Amino acid sequence: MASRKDLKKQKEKTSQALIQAALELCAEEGYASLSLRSVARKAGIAPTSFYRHFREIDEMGVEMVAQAKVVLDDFLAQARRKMTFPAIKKNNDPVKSVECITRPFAETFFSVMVKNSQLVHLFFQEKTGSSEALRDAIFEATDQLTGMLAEDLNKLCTTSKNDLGDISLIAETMLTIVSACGMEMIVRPDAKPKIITGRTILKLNLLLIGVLIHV
Amino acid sequence: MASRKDLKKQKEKTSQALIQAALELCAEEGYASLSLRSVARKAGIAPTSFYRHFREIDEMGVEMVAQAKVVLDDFLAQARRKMTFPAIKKNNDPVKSVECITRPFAETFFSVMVKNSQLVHLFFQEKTGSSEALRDAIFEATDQLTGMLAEDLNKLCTTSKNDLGDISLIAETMLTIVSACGMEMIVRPDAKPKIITGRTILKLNLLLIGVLIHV
DNA sequence: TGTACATCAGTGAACGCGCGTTCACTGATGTAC
DNA sequence: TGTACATCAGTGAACGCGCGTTCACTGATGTAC
Repeated sequence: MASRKDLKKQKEKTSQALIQAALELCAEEGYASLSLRSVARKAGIAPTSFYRHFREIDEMGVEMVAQAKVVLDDFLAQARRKMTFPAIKKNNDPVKSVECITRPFAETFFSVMVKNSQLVHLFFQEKTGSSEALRDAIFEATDQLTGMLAEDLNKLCTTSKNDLGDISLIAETMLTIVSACGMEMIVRPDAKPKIITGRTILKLNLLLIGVLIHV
Repeated sequence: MASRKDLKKQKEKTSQALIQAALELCAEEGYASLSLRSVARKAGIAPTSFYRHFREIDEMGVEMVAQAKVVLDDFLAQARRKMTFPAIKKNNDPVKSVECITRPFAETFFSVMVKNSQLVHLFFQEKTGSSEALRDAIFEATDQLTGMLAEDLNKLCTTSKNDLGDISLIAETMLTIVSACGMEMIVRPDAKPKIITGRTILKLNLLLIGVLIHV
């Protein structure tokens, strides 16, 4: 019945089941507390079968980071489509101007974060965690993300003389702010998403207003 | 020879040895990987003696957070003495103005962080970590720290109409930026402290310039 | 068409190890009378 | 001064448990000839 191709698909399914199990265990006990046996148990396979998919826990962790990266790429792609930068007329309200960037940026981030909280939490938590393999993978991914965001921001203000170094700094800070607020939201059970989103936008506004006026 | 008082001191010394051992193990393997036995072993006492000091690992963790809080209080106290807010003359360079706040703030933070990297790393890493006891302790401490910083900032600009809500938002963001940069510095072996400090100051400048002009 | 061989996801038994926790103990100190 | 008792940091043996890893195996699929 099952062809060799079907078997490949079946294996991929099991691998994904392992990752899903690992994500759920991460949410309860944290990445560092994962054990090969607990992951296999939750995924419904024998402990020894784990080795058919990953050489060790960290190899699975790196794959989880890669999947988080896909989610975050998608976040930036969505945000890119929504962010605008209306020409500044002298007496415009600068807050309204920057909110054309900050609001879609923050709202898209939180929307993506709510749908993929386990992956995204892993990504930002283990950026400074204890596994060097994960840290390296995450820093590389983060560099790419800030680079892409910097490009997007740059395109939004083609009219003015832009210092790309400055824009990189802004991109980094925007991601720092939005991820810190997102992590707080995930981890605090009494957190109100709407309030946190609002505060995040205000923080991003503070950051960008200076930039806007300065240009 | 030893009086009852000496015995109390001796016990305190052993407790601190446990915490020191735990911090070193944290730096290698992370808080979640701490085991009662490994901590006791590194501190040079029998595993069972651990119970004479703490009921469980997390009770020790909460004490470690308390010690980190003392370090961070000291950071704010030092920064408070150095931050100034020169009156803005119309044609002043706004960057120079805000740097009277951001530079001492960032430099003091990094100086304190370098001297107490293990405690401070624990504090910010476990803010969104897997131990609820630690998260709760850290969020309470963070609230106090942002409150204190907001007061300091408020005193720096008594002359202008201040919205305390806004100032809280600024204080939160300043701590977010500086801690994210500090964590990166600790965790990346090739990180150059001077470069990171410089970039951190630039990020804080971006944040404050808008506020400054807006006021 | 048939036979022998290769591939490979998944299995179950077995191993040695470090873990948290319990227990009854030691030995030094201080207190009651 | 002497005797009996309380306190308490630290100990070592013992327990049951979950862990990562090894090994030889199964059974389905595909390939060679």
